[in-house]
Amino acid sequence: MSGLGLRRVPSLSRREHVAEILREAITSGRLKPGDRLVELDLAAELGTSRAPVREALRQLEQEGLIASYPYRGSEVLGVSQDEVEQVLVPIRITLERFAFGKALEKLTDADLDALQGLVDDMLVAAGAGEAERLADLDIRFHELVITRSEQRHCLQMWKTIQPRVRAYFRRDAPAHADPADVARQHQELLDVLRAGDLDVVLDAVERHIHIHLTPPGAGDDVG
Amino acid sequence: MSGLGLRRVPSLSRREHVAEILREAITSGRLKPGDRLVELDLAAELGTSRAPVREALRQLEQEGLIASYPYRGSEVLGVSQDEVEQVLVPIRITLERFAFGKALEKLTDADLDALQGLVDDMLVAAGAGEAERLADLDIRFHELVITRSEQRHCLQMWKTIQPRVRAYFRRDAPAHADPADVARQHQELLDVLRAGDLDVVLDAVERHIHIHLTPPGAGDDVG
DNA sequence: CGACGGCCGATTGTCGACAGTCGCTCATAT
DNA sequence: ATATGAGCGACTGTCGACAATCGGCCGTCG
Repeated sequence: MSGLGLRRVPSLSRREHVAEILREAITSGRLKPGDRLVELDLAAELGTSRAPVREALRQLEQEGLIASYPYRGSEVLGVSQDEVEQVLVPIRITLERFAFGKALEKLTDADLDALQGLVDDMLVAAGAGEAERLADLDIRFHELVITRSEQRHCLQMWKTIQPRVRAYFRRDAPAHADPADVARQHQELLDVLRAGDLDVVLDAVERHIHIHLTPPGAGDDVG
Repeated sequence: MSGLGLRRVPSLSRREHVAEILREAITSGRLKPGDRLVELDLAAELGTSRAPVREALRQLEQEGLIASYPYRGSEVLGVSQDEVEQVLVPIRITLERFAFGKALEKLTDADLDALQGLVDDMLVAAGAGEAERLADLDIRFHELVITRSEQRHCLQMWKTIQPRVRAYFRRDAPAHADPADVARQHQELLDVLRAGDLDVVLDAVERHIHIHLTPPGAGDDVG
């Protein structure tokens, strides 16, 4: 009962809690590629038994953040630039084109207001130089739209891909885009959603995600 | 003891065993969308405890074959045509383009011979009208190449996507392509791999996978 | 007669203990 | 010195039991 604290479990199962904590530890870089993950140690540190820890580890393995070998434990994995550029980003484009298209008809005024709120917060975060908060808002923007698409699998796959993308940009990729630009781009995306033209939306989504890798030093933050 | 180069007899863990059985039951249609999966029943039926069953269920959940709700159990899911055409197949194309490209330089003569063997078997299976066997060979062909790409995540994601694609074509999609055509197409793919021109390979992969959904009655079998 | 609220069975979430496997160390033999 | 292999820890894989939660049943009350 120290370090990474786990207190109550109101609505989040211990398994999800553990997964969340480890995901954060890995994507932030506090746990580095090659680090070993010992179930009993994690369980003790998080104040649970091994069962939830094991299930969380399996989840992270599915997400590609760690690898585990029978009877020999788990270790944190790195993410290669090749994989991000040629696999993860194209998959994200596929998923989000589909999801944004499905969501277009379903977004309520309240949803659009919520998205606008996120973009406004992005501007604040950008101004204050709060990169982490900016990245969180970025993720929440996309996740909200995908959720509204009501495509269960799509959201699930997105959540599976996302942590690895974020781990890359947060940990392995040095350069980042101009924070103000991130906010501006999401404003554009939101404006296009408001306009409601499907083809325009799909195109905007593709360019928005693609832009992560285009220019010189490669990506900005996630999203 | 026996010859050299003996292969490990992994005697896969109970968890993998359970996952395999359930995956087969679901993709074959023996378990239908909406069917409930009770951990204790499955454990009893498979002669294990609930722990491996739970981990297997989580895996199937990640693969999108089932959904589970806290304290309320799991149920088998269906796969929509929209999702297959707009999400799963494009993702497969992304994954396989990447993997085939990476594998191109690494395929040995032995690998190419093995692939030719699979194609030959496809012809036999097609002639004998053994659709299941044909689909298995199809999967093994693709999986072998992706394995040779040595892209761990890529193979893993492919294995995650694949069962749902197969479930769709095996269970939800009525029409199938001409079996002989499946064999012929893989022969073409193999010939292109032998030729070794990257751009030609990438293009062939894309067309090969895409062809599942193009023409008249939609898809053939998987792969 | 219908709404409310507590009981009950069914099933999942979690735990602690035991068994199996792996890699390493170190004595032993060559 | 090198190779061999038994022994030893350190973990993971699996199990059976217990606790928590959900949904429906049923009696009660308005």
